[in-house]
Parts: sequence; C-alpha cells; structure tokens
Amino acid sequence: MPQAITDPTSAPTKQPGRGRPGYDRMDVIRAAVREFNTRGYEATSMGTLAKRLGVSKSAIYHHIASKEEILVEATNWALTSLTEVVEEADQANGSARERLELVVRGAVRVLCEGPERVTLLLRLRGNTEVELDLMERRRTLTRRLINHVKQAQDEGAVRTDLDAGLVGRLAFGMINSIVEWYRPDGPQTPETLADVTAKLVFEGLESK
Amino acid sequence: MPQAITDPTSAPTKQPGRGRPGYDRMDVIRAAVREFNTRGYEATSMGTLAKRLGVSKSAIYHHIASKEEILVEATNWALTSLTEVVEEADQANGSARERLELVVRGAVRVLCEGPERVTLLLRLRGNTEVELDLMERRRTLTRRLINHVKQAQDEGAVRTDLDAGLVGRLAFGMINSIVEWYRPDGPQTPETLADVTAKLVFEGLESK
DNA sequence: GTCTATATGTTGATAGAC
DNA sequence: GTCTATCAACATATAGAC
Repeated sequence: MPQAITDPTSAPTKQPGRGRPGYDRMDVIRAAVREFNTRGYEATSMGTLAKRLGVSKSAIYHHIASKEEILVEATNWALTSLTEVVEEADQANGSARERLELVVRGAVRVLCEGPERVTLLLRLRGNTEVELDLMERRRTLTRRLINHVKQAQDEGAVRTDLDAGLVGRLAFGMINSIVEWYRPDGPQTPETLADVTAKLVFEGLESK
Repeated sequence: MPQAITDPTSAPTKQPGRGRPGYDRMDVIRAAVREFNTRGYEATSMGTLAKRLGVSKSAIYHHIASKEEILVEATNWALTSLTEVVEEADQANGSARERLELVVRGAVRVLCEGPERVTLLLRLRGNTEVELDLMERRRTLTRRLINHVKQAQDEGAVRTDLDAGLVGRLAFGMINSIVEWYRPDGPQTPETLADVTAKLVFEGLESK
C-alpha cells in the first residue's frame, strides 16, 4: 500500500527503509484519528483503517485494545490541553479582559497544535458511556470559558447588552469552527490566526 | 413505544387517537433527521430508528427508498434555503455592508427554521458520491458568502486589515455553531438571535 | 509486529403476507 | 401502512501461528 508509506502523517517513524511497516502505538493512533476526522468516527471501520495503513486488522489490535480507546486517548489530550489554558488564565495577573484574551488565544493555539484531536472532541455524540463522560468534561470546560466572558463583563471591558452565555457560546463557536478548515501546512501560522480571531472577537468586522 | 407517540416532534400528524402509528413520509423523515443529529448519521441504524418510532424497519422502507434518501432530502432543503438567502442579498438594493448583514441575518433565520436539517448539512463527511455532491454545493455557497465579505471590504465598510476569506470563514463559523445549542423552544427567538449575532460579527465584544 | 482464520453480532435492505 | 422472516455484507474483536 504505497499511499500509506508515502503519507507523511501516517507513516511509521522507524525502520525508514524496507520490510514491514513496523508501526508503533502512536503511529496507529495518529493515523486512526486522521481517518476518524476524514470519514467520521462511526463511518471508519478498523478494516479500512488497516487497509490505509497497509496492515491487517489484527496488527492494529496489537497496539490498541479497542476502537474507543483511540477516541479516548485523542480527546483526552484535547481536554487536558484546553483545561490547562483555562487554568492558566484563571491564575494569571491582569484584568479580566486580558485573561479572556489569554483564553481565546490559548484555545486557538491548542486547536492549531492538535486540530485532529480537538475536532474529535468537538464531534462527540455521546453514543457510549465513555463518550458521555468525555462530553461532560467538555461541558465543564464551556462553563469555565463563559465565566471568563462574565468576569470581563463585570469589569466593564466587555459590552453588557448581550448575554454572557450567548456571546460566549458564539465566540467559542467561532474559534471551534477553525478546525473545519485549518491545516498546519496551510498559509496561516497559529500566531496570526490567534491575532485575527482575537481581533474579530473583540473588535468585530467593522472598520473604524 | 409510548415515547414515540408522546414525542411531539416525531409523532404522526394523523389518526391522533388509537391504533397503529400511521406515519407518513414526512413524519419518518423528521424523526430520522432528529435521530441522525442526536446520534450521528452513521451511528443511527434503521433498526434503532424503527424502535424509536415504534414500528418495524420494513414500515420505514415503505416511506423511503434508502437511508441516504433521508439525508439528501433534508440537506437539500438547507442548501436551497441558504442559496435563496444569498440570492436575495445579491439582488438587494443598498450598500455592500447592508447586503452582508442581510446574508448574516438570513443565515441565522434559516438555521432557526430548520436547525436539524442545517446541522445535517454541516456534518456531511463525503463518504459517498451523493454526499460529495452535496458538499460541493455547500462549498459553492461558502464562496458566495465570502464574496459578500469581500464586497463590503471594497466598499470600505468592513476592515481591510484582515483577509476576507479568513474572517468570512470565522464569521460564518460562528453562525453555524449556533446549531450546536439552539433549540426552537428555548429562550432565544430567531430575531433576537440574529440581532446578537449581527452585533457580535460587526461590532465585536468590546464595550465602547 | 504481523499474519490468517474465525467468532459473534449488527447493518441496510428485500420478499411477501395481512 | 404495517408485519415477520430473511439475506448478504460488514462490523469489532480474538486465537494462535510465525
């Protein structure tokens, strides 16, 4: 399966030359997450994943215990990273408005670091107990994000004519939508993307 | 299956009293779309859909030819509605900035009219020829939306320090994210939601 | 680390009776 | 408009050899 070998994002990192692919656990997970995002988690069978990697299904199950385990590992990374962003903003010095901007920029940064894993987190549907658990953690995160909007409102830096929960959801909905088109090898660097997003969130489209 | 009968969004519209459910084609499609959004299109089997409706699988296939047909019918509605919004804005009098606002408000309106069908459109993954076709039409729509942003920039009403394609994607990403939490029976009316969204897009979060 | 073979269940869809 | 019965294809996951 030449396509598997030449694809830089799913090719194994060791044994660069000949012989069997020789994937390790992270190779398999990376390729699986990529495939889940392309075709959808449920629409991706372990069979097609195996074909894409150029190995048999059993070879995959040597590295991971179940399909769901891949989902958990990937979304866990995203949840942990985003929680860290909120935590750092909680403890940061400065105004509430500055801390909110830290959250916005941090979220964009995490999203650019692991777009596939964040995408998987955002697309959870709650079809199993495990997924429901992950979604609950995601909801907690959302609440803490909105809290930062509220604090910036109380401070007077953010307009108070709009409901905090509503604009919080809209603002982070905008940020999350980045995963739909962001590509690490694309024209935008994470920093410029964070700049544009922050400007749009705080200042809007209008010229002044 | 009492839950199916008491659920106002999936209950059949005829024969309100006793006997077999007596669904018609639209009842089945409405319930299916709802289920696709809750569990995901691929994760929803015709079996569980049948159980939810309280009928057998065969009863469903009396109304529709295939699972994919439901997807097409629903996303077609969303595509047509959104195309009309863009078309009306294209032909509207007034400044480019006003026409862009028409598009923003129109998109929110369509989204509130058929949130489930728009959601299905946004979540297409392109796993079949039919899905790829629908996605191509969606892409055409995105291009036309961004064009309105460009025109407003050329006019000088929208800031030109940010790339039109980029802010266009971000702005409509924000609008699309509404489907993640909007409920027709919730606190927000479509008009207030369109107001808040338009304000946020054009003016941003900052108090003035 | 990979293979073939297989167990076991579920899927979308059909046939034909009522 | 609904049913029961059925099908081939495909799903996730395992056993055991190399």
